[in-house]
Amino acid sequence: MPEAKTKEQVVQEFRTRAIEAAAVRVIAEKGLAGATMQAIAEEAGVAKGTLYLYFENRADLLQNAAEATYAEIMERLEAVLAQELGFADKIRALILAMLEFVDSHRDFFRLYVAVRYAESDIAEGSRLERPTMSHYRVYLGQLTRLLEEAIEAGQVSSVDPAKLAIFMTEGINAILLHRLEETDPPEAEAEAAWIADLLVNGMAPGATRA
Amino acid sequence: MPEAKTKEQVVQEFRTRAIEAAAVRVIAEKGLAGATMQAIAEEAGVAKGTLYLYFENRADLLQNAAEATYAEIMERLEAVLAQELGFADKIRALILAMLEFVDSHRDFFRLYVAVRYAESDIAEGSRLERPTMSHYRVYLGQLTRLLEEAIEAGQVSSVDPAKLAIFMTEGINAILLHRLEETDPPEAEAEAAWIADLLVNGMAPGATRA
DNA sequence: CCATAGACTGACCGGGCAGTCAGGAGACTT
DNA sequence: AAGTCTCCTGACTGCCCGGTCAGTCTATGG
Repeated sequence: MPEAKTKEQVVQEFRTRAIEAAAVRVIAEKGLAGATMQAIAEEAGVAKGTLYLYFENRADLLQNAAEATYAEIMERLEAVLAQELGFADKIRALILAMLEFVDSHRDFFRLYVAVRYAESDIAEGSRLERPTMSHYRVYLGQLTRLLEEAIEAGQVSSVDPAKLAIFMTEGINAILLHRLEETDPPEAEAEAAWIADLLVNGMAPGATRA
Repeated sequence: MPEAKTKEQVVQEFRTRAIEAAAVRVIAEKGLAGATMQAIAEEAGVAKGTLYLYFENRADLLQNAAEATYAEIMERLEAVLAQELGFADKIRALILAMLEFVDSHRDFFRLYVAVRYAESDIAEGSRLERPTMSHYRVYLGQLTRLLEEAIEAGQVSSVDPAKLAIFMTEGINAILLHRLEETDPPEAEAEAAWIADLLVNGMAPGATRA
């Protein structure tokens, strides 16, 4: 018979997730620096010492919490990438997915930002190497592949697809951040549309291609 | 006669700059978190207490150091914006200026990054409001105006120029960061060319317009 | 050559935080 | 009911760092 999870494992799992969730909430509210072990423990309704039963240390906790958040966005993007869609539509769908995620997880998103741009606060990664980059890397890799295929198919002019992927992703990211601060941002669809159009057809006005 | 600078003022000025420069070097090497007052003092070859003769506190010191660095890039970009150039050429020139700055100030650039994305470590700015943003804001404003004019002149299809400016700037920024990690990055001109082309004409291959 | 100013020093202080650990409070076994 | 095992607690420790200030050093000018 397949390994059944023992009750202990289930509880363990549950507590772990609860603490991670608490950490995410605290970061969303107070920022990374404000997310002390004490604060996280209080938010989770346990004693500080308890955190150390579930995580090695602060870095480990934050690392895992971030990973969990990050994974959520990335899974969504990967799902979009897997859809059967034309190139331009896929680009638009990707952007839309990001926008919708941000809209529905505004607070949540602060963690994403905090962690992405965090100093070696979390894990003394070597120069600019962030822990949560793994998901990002995977996503970038897949986007790169999409672009590569499009280049081969003659739908995209030949430039380094990896750089193109970075450019796209970060430009969009900036818009997401901007959107977080807008009092009433435009419809996600409309926003996705102009960004996608910009990327595919450029700024120059012209007969919109298929 | 015009106010002549007293010897004291000159010395004061000199020391202040020297300390700021030391701070920049320390940040470049150890990151923002590693830039303790002790470390900066050692780098500057003075005692920790001396720092407080020239700056209010750590935040003030870092703030000023960052401002100095930041101003340098921004002045350069503003100079390019002021040049008499066609729209597309101006875009390319802007990108080129950024690339060249990064290439010639690699270490320096880490400060720029560290400060831009720093938590409220420097100055408890309200949510996402960074101190050094002032220069950035000015630049963005000017770029926005350039885009607005281009839209009016029919050279750019009508989208929110402010958002377009953000998208451009941050996308380019990402490429700059990526470039910092490349072992041997392509020629700045070539890189500027593809980015500009992407922005103006989009990814889709087509008859390159004027 | 002394006196005074003020630039500079660095030992020290206080606060804050990550991480520890001795002990308490239940739950399960015998 | 007693033993013991597991989970949890929070007071405590040690460390680090920003900021201070009494004291030293240097230079100027009388």
